[in-house]
Amino acid sequence: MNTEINKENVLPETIEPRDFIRAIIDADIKSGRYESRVHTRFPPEPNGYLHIGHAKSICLNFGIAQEYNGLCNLRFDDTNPSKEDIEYVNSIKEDVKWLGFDWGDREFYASDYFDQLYEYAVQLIKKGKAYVCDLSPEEIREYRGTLTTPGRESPYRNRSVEENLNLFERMKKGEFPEGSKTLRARIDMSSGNINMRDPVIYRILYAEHHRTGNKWCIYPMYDFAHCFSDSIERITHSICTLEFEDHRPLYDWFLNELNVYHPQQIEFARLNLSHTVLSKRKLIQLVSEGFVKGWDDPRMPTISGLRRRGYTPEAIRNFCNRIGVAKRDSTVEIGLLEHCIREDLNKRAPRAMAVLNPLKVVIENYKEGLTEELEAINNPEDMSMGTRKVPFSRSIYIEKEDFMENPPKQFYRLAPGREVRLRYAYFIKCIDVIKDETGEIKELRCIYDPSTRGGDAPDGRKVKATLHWVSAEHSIEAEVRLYNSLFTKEDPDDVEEGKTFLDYINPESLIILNSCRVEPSLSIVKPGDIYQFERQGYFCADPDSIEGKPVFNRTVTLKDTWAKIKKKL
RNA sequence: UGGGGAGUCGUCCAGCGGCAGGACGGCAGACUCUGGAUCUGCUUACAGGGGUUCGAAUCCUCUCUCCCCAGCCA
Repeated sequence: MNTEINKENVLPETIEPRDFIRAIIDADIKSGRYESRVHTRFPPEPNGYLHIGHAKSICLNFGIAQEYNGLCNLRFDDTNPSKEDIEYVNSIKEDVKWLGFDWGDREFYASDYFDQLYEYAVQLIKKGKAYVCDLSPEEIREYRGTLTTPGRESPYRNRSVEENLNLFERMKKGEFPEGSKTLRARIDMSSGNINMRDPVIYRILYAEHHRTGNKWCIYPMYDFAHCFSDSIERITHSICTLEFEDHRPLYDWFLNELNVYHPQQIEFARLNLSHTVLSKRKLIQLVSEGFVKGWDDPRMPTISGLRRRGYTPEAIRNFCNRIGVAKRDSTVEIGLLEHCIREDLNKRAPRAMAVLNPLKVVIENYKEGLTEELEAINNPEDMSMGTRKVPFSRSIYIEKEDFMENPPKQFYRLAPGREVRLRYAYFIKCIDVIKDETGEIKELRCIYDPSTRGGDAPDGRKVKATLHWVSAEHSIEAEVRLYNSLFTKEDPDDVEEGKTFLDYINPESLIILNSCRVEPSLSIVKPGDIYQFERQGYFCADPDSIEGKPVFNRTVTLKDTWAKIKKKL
């Protein structure tokens, strides 16, 4: 018994996805570096909502901490008050929690360290490794040089330590206007790495900070704040994305100069997803310019959008595990995300019948006024979810798509003279098609076989199709929102001359269906409730639902073989 | 034409001197009261050239291609 428990504890660790970061950590643990501790951090800037790309980083950082019995801090990188807001810190906390991760009492803010950071800057000045520079932003740019030509040294580079100390203190006191002075690291203006050409480490900003209020008018830059925040928190492995690779020499430089605890920065490739955009700038634009209805619009790749769409934390975590971690730029097909949510929901979503585009069917030989309660299975994948009763009567609705007057050979749903099964009900055969003046099909007349009650024919007769349906009088009306990909292009950033990603927004990314009919068991739903509408897909009750008129978001369709065939016809 | 990275099936990830593997997709079939699910089979890849080696995706070398960096953003 003991060995079995042991196995269970050990097994998940050995089957966890391996990657180059975990390989580095394994080696560090083995060599005893960082006392064999593992302590990571997830460091979002609170200037936007988290998206699926952040989920990759969250799963990586929190996942590694869990696997190695270490810790992961949630740290807000809030060094730029002009862009950041409390609204974002709240949404970020909610999203990380919802994804299933716990940072315990380790909720930190770079702004918690402003005093310490200031002290570090003073020490750097005292070492002659930082100076106050009076160059304007434009001048700094000119002096920086270009990618291929070295920069020039600032005329203020050789100020005395005393003068620098004095000036820096006066910057802090608010004696100088915004933009008039900066504190710069004194490194190497001819470095091939532009980050090392005397980078700005403090700038003057008269902005109210969401946590420190008006205490400060100078704020540290990312490169300066981040490495020391990691150091203060005794992070072991500081995992970030590839674009920070050439900031690593600077990360190391600061920590070495001040000879403080030194975490290792490791970079991995950020997630790209086909048919969507993940840059914060573009996401903000979609929201602020009204291309979507908000950060949690179900078409958004944000965590809150995915949540409203009906995605589960389990599916997202599973997706993040499957895509792996590496250093090469890559774009994951959205199909993999869809696969993950189907896989999860197939096991847990109760089934229901919903007719999205109703076509009335009258069963002529069924007794008028009669209602039968037929038993339906809630989830064939999980019989413990039980059964429910679905009312059946003489008038029902079926899906318009499930009938064709002149069907091609591959179509085996309802057609004139053809018999099909109504799920959990009866076999019916179409005997007449009623049209209006324009030739549009208004109603079908059918007859049923009473001996097939429940869906099986005693004579062993087979039908090729089973249709979902609802009783006309018992069903209730619902609104259904069908979502398709937000962009028509696999890579929305691959734009033609003169166009932007906004020109590739899918006009059919949202299709609202207002007169859907759903089975009566769906009259009371809570936002977030998930269902599989049989033969159609997974749907999730939206917060816009009102009593008697539920609203459902389509999370994802079921795999649809017929749709594939139809395309080829 | 400076610096930093990266090139393996259509896509993503393994493989670290010994038969190139998994997942998603695609195709074909089995099964099915969801054209769902499930199951089976198949398909396709080491950027290129030289070398080292009995043996190279892996080591060396040259070349090519792609990505990132010139915010007082992160």
